[in-house]
Amino acid sequence: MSQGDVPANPRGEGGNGATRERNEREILAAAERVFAAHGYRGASLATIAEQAGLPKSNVLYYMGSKRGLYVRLLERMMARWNALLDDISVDDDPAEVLEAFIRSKMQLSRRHPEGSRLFAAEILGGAPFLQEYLRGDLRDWVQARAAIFRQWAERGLMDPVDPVWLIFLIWSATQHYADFEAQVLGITDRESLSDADVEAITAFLTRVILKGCGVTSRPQGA
Amino acid sequence: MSQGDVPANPRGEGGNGATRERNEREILAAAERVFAAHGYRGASLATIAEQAGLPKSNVLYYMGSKRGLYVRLLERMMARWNALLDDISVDDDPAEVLEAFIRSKMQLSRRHPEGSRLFAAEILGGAPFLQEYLRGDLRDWVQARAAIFRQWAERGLMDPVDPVWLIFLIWSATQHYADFEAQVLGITDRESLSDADVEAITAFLTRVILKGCGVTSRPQGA
DNA sequence: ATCATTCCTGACCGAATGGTCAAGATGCTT
DNA sequence: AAGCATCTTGACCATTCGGTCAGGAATGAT
Repeated sequence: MSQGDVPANPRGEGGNGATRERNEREILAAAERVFAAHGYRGASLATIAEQAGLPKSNVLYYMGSKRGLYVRLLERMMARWNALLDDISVDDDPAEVLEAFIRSKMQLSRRHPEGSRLFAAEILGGAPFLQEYLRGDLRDWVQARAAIFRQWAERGLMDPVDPVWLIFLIWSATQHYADFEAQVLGITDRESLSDADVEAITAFLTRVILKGCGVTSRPQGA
Repeated sequence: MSQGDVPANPRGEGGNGATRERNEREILAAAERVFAAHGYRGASLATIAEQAGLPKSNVLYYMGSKRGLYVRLLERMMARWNALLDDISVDDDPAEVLEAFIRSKMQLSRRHPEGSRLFAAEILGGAPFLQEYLRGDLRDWVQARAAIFRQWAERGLMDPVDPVWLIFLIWSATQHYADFEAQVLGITDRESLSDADVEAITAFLTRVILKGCGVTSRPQGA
């Protein structure tokens, strides 16, 4: 009865529906593309439906509303993000952790460029739907890792740089290649980024950032 | 007679109009905000007009069309960008140049956050209006500076890192604080970024990036 | 065969969209 | 005071927007 509900699907999840599953997948994929390209207000259900190969009514049948569809995409992307670098401890090797962070973030952006751009567009617009997440879960995520970085600095394993700014630096640098792909391709005169390109960029970022905050590239002792 | 023209203003520029100048300034400022927040398609002339304190018809009288207004904003932002770091040579000091680059880019993003976000939103959406600029002027700009970085590396003044990736790294890191302000503020629990914050971030980025690509912080000899 | 549930969709709605236009207000120049 | 260019704006238009709804098609269990 509240406004955000999906009208049908009373059984909660899945149902029997191979049909439902397939259509929802198709709709979510199309919606991710369109929202990423035009932002929330700029995206139209008609376009999404067209790209999903379904009539507009069918999209609304499955997703309930434009708003509902959008938050569902955001939640999917948040889940992907939260799975990142979930278990690090003070006793891990800074070089390994930072490299893994850069690499997995890079791959996340590459594997889900539309989701990445969708996220970026949402934040660009002031994060109207994500305020709660930013000030809650994500802040905790960042602060927890920042605390570990800080301890590393105390132990002399890296320079005493502000860990939060460091996380933002890594975030922005990796995000850039997904979000601003058009710019990267335009300036470097490429049609697309190859696996080799991505590997080269990852290596570059790892090298510069690790060296930049004084992390010794590999620990030789135990 | 072609469709993008501003119908009035036959005298080309400025005219006598203090009125015109004031109104155009008001409209451009409002439009920059609204386009930045919602993207091209998500922005509405009604909202822009309201924020400019003018009736919608008046906005169209001055700007001709939504499209025309938008490209005018983009051009203004490109001009600001082009004025950046316009004269560097191989004989300059890498540390000074890189620091100046980071600092002025940071200030540009801070001074014109809406313009910065507008640019970001345009590129995020695939840069439909900016393809030409990216593959032309901006590419030349980047390649010219990349050539200088490369020569510095040959002279042993910095590590032989890919200069184009380096420029993107600086671009993305500095851009981040304007474009993703909502994220930065949410995670760090701030209301806004103070001048001191910006100074701290600039110092952090300068330090990490310079050290990261092996630029000695200051040349002590001549 | 019956029946309930799920799936599907064209027709339709009020609101908002970008843009046009005609008619008048304002102000500068002579 | 006449004349002209600039400015201002409400009324209006075709199109598109997100969303509703009624009714029919599939589907599966009994």
